[in-house]
Amino acid sequence: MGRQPGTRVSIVDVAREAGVSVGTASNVLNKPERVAKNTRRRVEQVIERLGYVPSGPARALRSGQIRTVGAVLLDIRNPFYTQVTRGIEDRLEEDEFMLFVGSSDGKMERETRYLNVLESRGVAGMILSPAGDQSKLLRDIAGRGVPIVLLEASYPDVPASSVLVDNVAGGELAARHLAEIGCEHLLMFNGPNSIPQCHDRAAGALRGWVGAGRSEATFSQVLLTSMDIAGGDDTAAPLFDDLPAKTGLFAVNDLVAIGVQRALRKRGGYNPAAFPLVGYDDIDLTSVLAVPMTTIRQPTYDIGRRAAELLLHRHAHDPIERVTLVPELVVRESTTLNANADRPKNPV
Amino acid sequence: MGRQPGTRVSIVDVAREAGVSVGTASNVLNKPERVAKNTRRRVEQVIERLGYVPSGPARALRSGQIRTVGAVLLDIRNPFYTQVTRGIEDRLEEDEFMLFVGSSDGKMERETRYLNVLESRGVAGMILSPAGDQSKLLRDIAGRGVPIVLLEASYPDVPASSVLVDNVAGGELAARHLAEIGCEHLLMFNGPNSIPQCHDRAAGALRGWVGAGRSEATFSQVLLTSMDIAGGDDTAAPLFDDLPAKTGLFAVNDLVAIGVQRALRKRGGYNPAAFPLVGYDDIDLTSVLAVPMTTIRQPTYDIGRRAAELLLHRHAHDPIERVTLVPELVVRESTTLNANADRPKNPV
DNA sequence: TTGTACGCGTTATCAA
DNA sequence: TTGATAACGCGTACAA
Repeated sequence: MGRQPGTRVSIVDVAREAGVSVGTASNVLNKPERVAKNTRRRVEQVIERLGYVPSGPARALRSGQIRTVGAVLLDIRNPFYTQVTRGIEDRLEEDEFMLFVGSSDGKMERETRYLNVLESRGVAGMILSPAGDQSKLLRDIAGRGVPIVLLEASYPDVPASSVLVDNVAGGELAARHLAEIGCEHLLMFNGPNSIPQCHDRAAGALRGWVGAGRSEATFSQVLLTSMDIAGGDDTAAPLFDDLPAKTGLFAVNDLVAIGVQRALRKRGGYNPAAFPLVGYDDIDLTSVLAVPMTTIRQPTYDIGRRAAELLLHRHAHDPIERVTLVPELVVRESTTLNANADRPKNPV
Repeated sequence: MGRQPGTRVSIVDVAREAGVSVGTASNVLNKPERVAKNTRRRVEQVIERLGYVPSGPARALRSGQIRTVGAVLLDIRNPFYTQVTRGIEDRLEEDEFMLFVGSSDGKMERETRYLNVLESRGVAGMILSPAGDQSKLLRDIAGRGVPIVLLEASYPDVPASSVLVDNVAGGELAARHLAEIGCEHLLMFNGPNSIPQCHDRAAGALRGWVGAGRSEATFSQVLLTSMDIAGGDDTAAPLFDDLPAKTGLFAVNDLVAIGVQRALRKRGGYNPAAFPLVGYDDIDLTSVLAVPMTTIRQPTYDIGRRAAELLLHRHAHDPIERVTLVPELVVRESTTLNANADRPKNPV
């Protein structure tokens, strides 16, 4: 590991070989118009012949500018974040920035490590969907002049922009929908309260549930072992036998919801009418499931684009902006199949 | 964008504030045992107070070492690569390396850009699943001493290690299976031949097909518009009416296969017996589909880990290694439901 | 144990 | 138009 010593060719080598000064050689790359055509061609040929590649670190050191931003996301394997990432990447690319991505897996320790590494790398900005309350660390980092954009979070004492999707509203939509189709109990599969999305969606769900005339006592939550398919499956599996009739299920994200479906299925036959299920995110795959899933749609790709945009185009006078996007209920078969159909009409 | 000038505190500031020399301050961070306990504590406090963060670029420049590797993958949104990425990341983390990830989307131009940027960033190594023949560029890069690990590819004239999964064998497994369950025609949904995986899987499929006693004339391919769900759907949709009876379907990856399923479904009812379907990869989701999919399993996570391992632990005498992993046929309902069942028994 | 001074590869400034 | 030279922030001989 590590490159062979002495192998690397620097701008000094180029200059020497081309019989010009380093300054001129540098100008050929950065301000070509300032150097005579002949000289330029000569230098360019040498660059080609020697296979010279400018050193990013040296450039960064000298100019303080490194066209790179870092993103630390909750779970890079979740299609939701993959999609967000793509949005970020596409927007950054337009300005010729690169992206560092890290996945915190919901672990603050891991997240902290990433943030520190990113700062020391000298990234031009950071995008973060926090796994917990990072306000202290973020305040420090922001204080040192690093622009920060928060995804689905916002700390009053941290000078950072945010892209928010109203999670409370989303939770509310889900709960109301379940109430409207006749559920009398609501069970939410949720992640730790320290994750803002989890907290807010639950709060919204409770509000929506009560708002629809249900009692708080009929609302309950289970804590997931992990916020993915396996987590949904494992957590849900042992639960079904004890569930009261007319229980609606609400999963904090689609992956979990798919896991819950899987658990139901393994239990032998899955009748969506018996356990109406609402997911969250509207990832691509929800529509190809056997029972396409009702879910709360988020404008995934846009979240990423807006975040990158906020980072790239900060208004000098008011660098802190807040963008709030709106979630949307998408009704599919997991909450609409009627009770006496024990299987979907068109499976796949 | 970009940090405020003059704001950044350097090791000089720390030294001055602590009343020591820069050398000592530096030693506190890098060789703490060499500095007296008192001095060390004093310096550490100043570091804390000033919020000093060492400059990565400066370190990299000085030491030539940047604990970062870059990966350029075919499609970061494909769960297959997400899983590979995770394998890479986990292994790297054990040695405290970070990862740059880029998605080429199968476009050589995009890939080239990434490779160049990565090299100029001075990464300690690169992991690449090539979108096309990059041997020229790679030979140059490797020639400059950058260790390279190829995923699912290997160029005779490029000094790089490889992690391969035998795609020919995988294609063969798929075709033989389809032949064995009685298919008399084989239609493969494939990506461009320039992508090694596509080429090899098709070659293997043809070999398996012929090996199972079928004629070459009954084997055909369609070129996908894109290698994802949408691509499978769009490409497959207009095809079904003209397909001969007993046609087996083989998709170059699971995402495409899911798209094909979707197309079949939209066409009105999907009878797997009429169009047996085999995917490739065995991503997580294949098992939660309405009709769980027969597929060729690859040791995804391991591919990533092994690649990172190859990069980190290069044998001095023989830095080029080749690891070949073996794919495996996983039979599920998309090729086993018998012909008179017009729907799966346990939809979900 | 601590301090000094140099060099890593660039870019920017200023003279020539 | 080109050349010489001083930074950028850090690590590390080497000297003290």
